[in-house]
Amino acid sequence: MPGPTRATTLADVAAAAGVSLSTASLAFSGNKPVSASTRERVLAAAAALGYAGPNPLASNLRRGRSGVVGIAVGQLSTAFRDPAALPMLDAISQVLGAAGLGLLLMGDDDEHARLPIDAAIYDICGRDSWAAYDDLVARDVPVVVVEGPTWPGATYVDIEHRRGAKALAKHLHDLGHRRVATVTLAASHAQREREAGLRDVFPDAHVVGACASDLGAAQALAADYLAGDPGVSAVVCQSDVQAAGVVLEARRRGLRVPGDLSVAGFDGVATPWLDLELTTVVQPLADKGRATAEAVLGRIAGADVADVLLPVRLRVGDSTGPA
Amino acid sequence: MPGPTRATTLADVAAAAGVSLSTASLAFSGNKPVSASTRERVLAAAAALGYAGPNPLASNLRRGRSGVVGIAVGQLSTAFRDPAALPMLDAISQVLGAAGLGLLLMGDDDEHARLPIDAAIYDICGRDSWAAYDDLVARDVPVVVVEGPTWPGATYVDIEHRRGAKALAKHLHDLGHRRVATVTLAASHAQREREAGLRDVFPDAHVVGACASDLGAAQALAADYLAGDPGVSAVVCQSDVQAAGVVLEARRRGLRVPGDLSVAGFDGVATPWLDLELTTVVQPLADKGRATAEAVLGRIAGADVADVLLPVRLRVGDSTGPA
DNA sequence: TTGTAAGCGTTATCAA
DNA sequence: TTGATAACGCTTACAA
Repeated sequence: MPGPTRATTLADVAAAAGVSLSTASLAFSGNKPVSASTRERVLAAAAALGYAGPNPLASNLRRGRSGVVGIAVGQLSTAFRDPAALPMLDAISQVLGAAGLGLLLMGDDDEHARLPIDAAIYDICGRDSWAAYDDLVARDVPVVVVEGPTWPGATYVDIEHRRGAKALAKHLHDLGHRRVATVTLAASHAQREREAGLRDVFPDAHVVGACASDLGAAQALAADYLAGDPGVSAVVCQSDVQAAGVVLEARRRGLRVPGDLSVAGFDGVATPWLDLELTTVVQPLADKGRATAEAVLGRIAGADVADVLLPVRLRVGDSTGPA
Repeated sequence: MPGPTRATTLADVAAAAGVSLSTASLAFSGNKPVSASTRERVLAAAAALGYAGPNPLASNLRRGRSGVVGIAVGQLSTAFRDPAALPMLDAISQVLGAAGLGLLLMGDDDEHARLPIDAAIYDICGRDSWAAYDDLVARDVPVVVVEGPTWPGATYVDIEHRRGAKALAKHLHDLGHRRVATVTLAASHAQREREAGLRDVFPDAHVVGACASDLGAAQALAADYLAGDPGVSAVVCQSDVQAAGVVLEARRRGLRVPGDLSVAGFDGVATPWLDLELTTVVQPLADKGRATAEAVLGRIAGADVADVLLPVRLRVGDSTGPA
């Protein structure tokens, strides 16, 4: 009865193929030319021994890379419930995947700093602090921050929050609106910038309250607010999902949108549960993801990577009208 | 001018602290007792040298573990757009995180099989095949399959698709419905089971078509179908999101739900964009996630892990009524 | 094109 | 409680 068999290693394969360890390594990695016949022999030996390729743990140590990029998104169900997060995540995953890199989910509370990552992305969290940041710096792990706070040494990918918010506010002002309210996100860099843009036009804009980019939450917030007959003619939301919640709640109370109340969003995502098109600030979600992933690749390669600021544009839909 | 300085290692710390390499290792890992004073000295030396703790790459090789669990979810934006996926993902991430394990996203197309993972979860994909599976088996990576096809050697976590679907069908039959249609998911184990449950009661149920668990997609499907005046009194969907799409489309066409058309879903998630409560089959999403994560932990520990079958229950809401 | 040899930075075994 | 030493399995100069 054979004891617990040691796993097959590249050395075993090399021996079976009658070549040296380094040649066997080259046959798998292709990092240097190997004669076709030799490679055949190595691969055949590997197949015969049931060898599934170089142990990634060993190869990682040797190369000093894990092939994994961490992404901090806060609580998963919160982050991914927002449809704006997904096209971006897709783009990141696609670009990194093409480069052979995997994506590791990091909570922002946790101990994942102990896991080996080649770089980290801080995104979606909508927070100003990240416990793991100092650890990453100490480990020399490059960090790319998306719409986040400014930390020394990180690379930034951002969008024109303030300009977009201001353009939207102007649109409402042009329509004759003078008293507007806003539903905000959690305190964060993005929220502050957008609020600044809104106040460039409506210095007195009233804050309804803050909630996540979640339809039910926005609806609940709107329910309380609208019940008080607040006397505003427009509500500016910080996401399309929030805006959808406000529209649904306004209608439930018998208000016509935009006849009695104009509602605007942010992001430019599809809102199939509404039968109108939201007036919103469209941001280039996939571009943002690609830019983020490319910044990551650059930083891993040791390059100097410039910060990125992406443009947004106002899309006028059917949810806003004359005051 | 100092050259490119080699990174500080545990050996450097040990030397600076005047202890042996193994003692320094113990001071960090706590795997064996170390006197308090010695540990102090080691930690102080580490701080002085800017040492951020043992290199995880080296530690991984030595221990033969990466501390990472892969999760295959197909295309990210598709998988995560389904609200049913999120509570489950949260639970997985929480249980694994508590055990110090990270979660690596694996597309089902990609080369992530080369990344070092201690176990893999196959979930949400709604597919029958997975290119990476053979690789994982060859590497002896344990696999936990959620609602998926049966592969030799994997551990299964599943729910009572068929029983739930049948209970729902009975409910409709009791209400007098005789001609029903169903919106299906992609061909998959879950879909086949649920369809079987439906056909236990309605052998002739008509298939409207298949789509992802996506509101817009279901709405489009329903638009075509309802335009043809199909003469059914109930539509059974395979997710609550699909059901919401059908409800919205039915109303758009002037049909009352459930007066003119009964609509049922599956999952039991919140549907804030509807003002009625769906009749649905509630599945224990968080339990499913926890069971999955615990199966993963068991398999990593080398234990024999039993398959898990979780119960579902019918929840009668306001979206179904007499035929 | 192939072989030799030197690590990569830990952790675990064993003895002191 | 601490210390010496041997792996873990691979990649890459360098030499042939």
